[in-house]
Amino acid sequence: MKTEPTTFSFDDLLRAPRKTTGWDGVRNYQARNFLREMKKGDTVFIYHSNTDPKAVVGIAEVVREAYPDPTQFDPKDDHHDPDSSPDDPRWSQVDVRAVEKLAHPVSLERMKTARELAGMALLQRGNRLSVLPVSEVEFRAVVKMGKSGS
DNA sequence: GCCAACGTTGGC
DNA sequence: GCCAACGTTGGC
Repeated sequence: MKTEPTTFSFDDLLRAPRKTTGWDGVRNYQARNFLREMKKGDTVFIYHSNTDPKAVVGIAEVVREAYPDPTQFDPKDDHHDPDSSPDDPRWSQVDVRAVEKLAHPVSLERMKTARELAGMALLQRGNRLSVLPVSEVEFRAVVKMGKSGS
């Protein structure tokens, strides 16, 4: 899951009550569909975009499966969607809880050099989705880099 | 600041 | 249903 740290960082998640937050504001159908596929207990990476360095910075866990994102119904919210009906909410969110900060953030640059990550969704050309799948192999590889710093 | 790679909107 | 125009994301 991508986030701009100036908006909401992994440290913000660590400081949140119960280290948990509702991952709201996703307004892309593909990304939304990935959210809806998430299961309680699924592990996720938190990735900082639009920062230097861009990197996977921590691990979190899905603690609540997809439910309607309340911000879509809030006219004062940036993510308000006047076309979404409460009877059939268009946008979903999940709740995630911080599990662990990586000792060494794994930079985008670093990930690009790792053979195991050649097919990683995050690294594919032109990908702008804020929620992306990670395979088991990719997950283990990034965690390893995050712990060893190499 | 630029621009590629999208996704969305709206005229037709 | 097509597609041009426009808006956004995010890496560089």
